[in-house]
Amino acid sequence: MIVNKKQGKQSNIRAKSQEKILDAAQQEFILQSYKGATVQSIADRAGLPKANILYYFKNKENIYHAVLEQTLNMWDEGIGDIVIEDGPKVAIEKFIAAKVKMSFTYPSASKMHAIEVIQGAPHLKEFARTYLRQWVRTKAKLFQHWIDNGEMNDVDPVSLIILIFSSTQHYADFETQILTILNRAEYEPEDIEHVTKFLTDIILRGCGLKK
Amino acid sequence: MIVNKKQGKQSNIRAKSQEKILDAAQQEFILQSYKGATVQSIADRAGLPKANILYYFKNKENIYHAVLEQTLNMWDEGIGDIVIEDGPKVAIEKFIAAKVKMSFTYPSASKMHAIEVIQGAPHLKEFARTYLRQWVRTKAKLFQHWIDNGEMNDVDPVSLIILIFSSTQHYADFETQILTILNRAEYEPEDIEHVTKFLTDIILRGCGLKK
DNA sequence: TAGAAACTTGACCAGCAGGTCAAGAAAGTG
DNA sequence: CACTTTCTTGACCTGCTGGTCAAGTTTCTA
Repeated sequence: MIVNKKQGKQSNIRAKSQEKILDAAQQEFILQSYKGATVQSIADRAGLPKANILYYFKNKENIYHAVLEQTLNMWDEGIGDIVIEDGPKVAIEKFIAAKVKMSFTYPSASKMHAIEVIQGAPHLKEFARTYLRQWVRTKAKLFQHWIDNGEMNDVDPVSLIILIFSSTQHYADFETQILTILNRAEYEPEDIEHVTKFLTDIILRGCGLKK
Repeated sequence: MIVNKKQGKQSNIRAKSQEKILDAAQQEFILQSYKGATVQSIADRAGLPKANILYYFKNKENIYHAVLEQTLNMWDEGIGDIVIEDGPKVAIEKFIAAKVKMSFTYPSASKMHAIEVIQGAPHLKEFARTYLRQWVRTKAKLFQHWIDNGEMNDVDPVSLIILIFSSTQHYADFETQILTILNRAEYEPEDIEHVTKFLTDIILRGCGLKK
């Protein structure tokens, strides 16, 4: 874990500094990528001297790992959960709503993840191979169950999950491009609602869950 | 343009070398990002000495621009075109098919573009502001026309276009992750068909274009 | 076939990035 | 209030990177 276990309640100096560093590092890693983000640039953004950064994290690689871990935890917490009792309609609604909300609320987490994956996921292979693959399979089985039960159209469950991933994350990862196309400066709260409604509508109907 | 206009039919040495360099550079820029891709690594991948790379392209920035331009041209050629005579059903089918095919055939082009956009699109702002925005608006108007004509459901045309972009590109950009989830080594030709069919089915039905 | 143009390449250089270090300042503790 | 631990930081070092150069080789062309 990131937080030093040796700390009790005392000395939040460490925690405070680490948080500042990780926030700054995340931005730099997104904007400049791993090699382009220098320890100095992270230091400048965090408002600390370079040597101080290296005091808290032995080296740049460690900073990167910490940022990535933080990102994955956020993904894990934000994804929500769907259970068999939900039924396909509620499950899809919950799933889309959770992912859209996360994309608009923490776009940086999604961007970090995206850059990693596009570049071949050198640090995420293990996460994908174990955790994510299992997650997708478990949820796919749920959908398959509902399909077998005649509760929704016979669509490929894995493709459906991928569709929900892609269409929701896109608003985080491609934020810049979408805003440019729309000729807007930044997202507004209503956008979350609008996108959620649009995607839910299309996908539910696409699955035969809406007349 | 990339190709030196001064060349007639003679001397394809230049063309051959430039192509090798651009291919190598594209891979390096994807795998290592701009700063991480060194002229030496591009040279090694291209099988040429470093000084030779700098002979054909004055500096690293120029290589990057050339790769990006090539990428955008590919996007432009591969996107296909839809016209009012198509009607909504054929238009969506053509659009999805073209983008899926491109994603599976030239994933590198999509990845280059994605990295650029995620990092704030420093080199693509102009392209998006003029060309892409116009493209989306023109196509959105087509869909709006069909909606007003009662030929399809009343969905937001811009969101629809974004949905098609995101769900198709995802197979190129997140190739690594999808293959890992599926526990496969690489895509196979049938995948193009399968994904095209799946997305077309869901989205057509989502738009009320399929019983 | 001779001279010009295009190409090739090893050697070199200046600047910057990651990382170390040691000396000192602050904070915690008994 | 001693003294230990944690924190802070400027100075420094080494290796690598983008880019230059000039001497040579190959290809083109008249």
